[in-house]
Amino acid sequence: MRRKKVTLAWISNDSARRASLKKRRLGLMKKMSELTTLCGSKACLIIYSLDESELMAWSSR
Amino acid sequence: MRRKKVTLAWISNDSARRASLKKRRLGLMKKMSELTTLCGSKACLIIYSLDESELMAWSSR
DNA sequence: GAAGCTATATTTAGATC
DNA sequence: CGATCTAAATATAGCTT
Repeated sequence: MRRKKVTLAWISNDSARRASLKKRRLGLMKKMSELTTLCGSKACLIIYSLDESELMAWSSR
Repeated sequence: MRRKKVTLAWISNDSARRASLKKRRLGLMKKMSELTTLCGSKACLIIYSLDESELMAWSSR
């Protein structure tokens, strides 16, 4: 089966959830960096992951 | 002409830049909210727009 | 200049290695 | 587990209203 439509609910499968977090976190950082470059803005993103019990922060420009 | 590949550089055209900011800001918020829902994380995003001389902040979960 | 359209660019779920 | 692949899903540039 290929890529199902994203159902907006917590992913109960541990490894799938962590994989999704990693990919989406990266995607978010990329989008943020694009926005700041293209629009001349500054941005800051903080994510707290329950799985990793860790705060992660990024700033752009 | 349709949607050109995104060139990573400041958009000098004022209205195009502001339009892009509005769309991308919305897209970023959506992605952020999806990530927090899907992965059970919490997130916070702050953007400072030079055009609007204004701070904007969102948090999710 | 905001709002809606739509075709193309980009993201990413699921698979595979 | 992490990296890579690929097609389906989604975001969005440029256009129209």
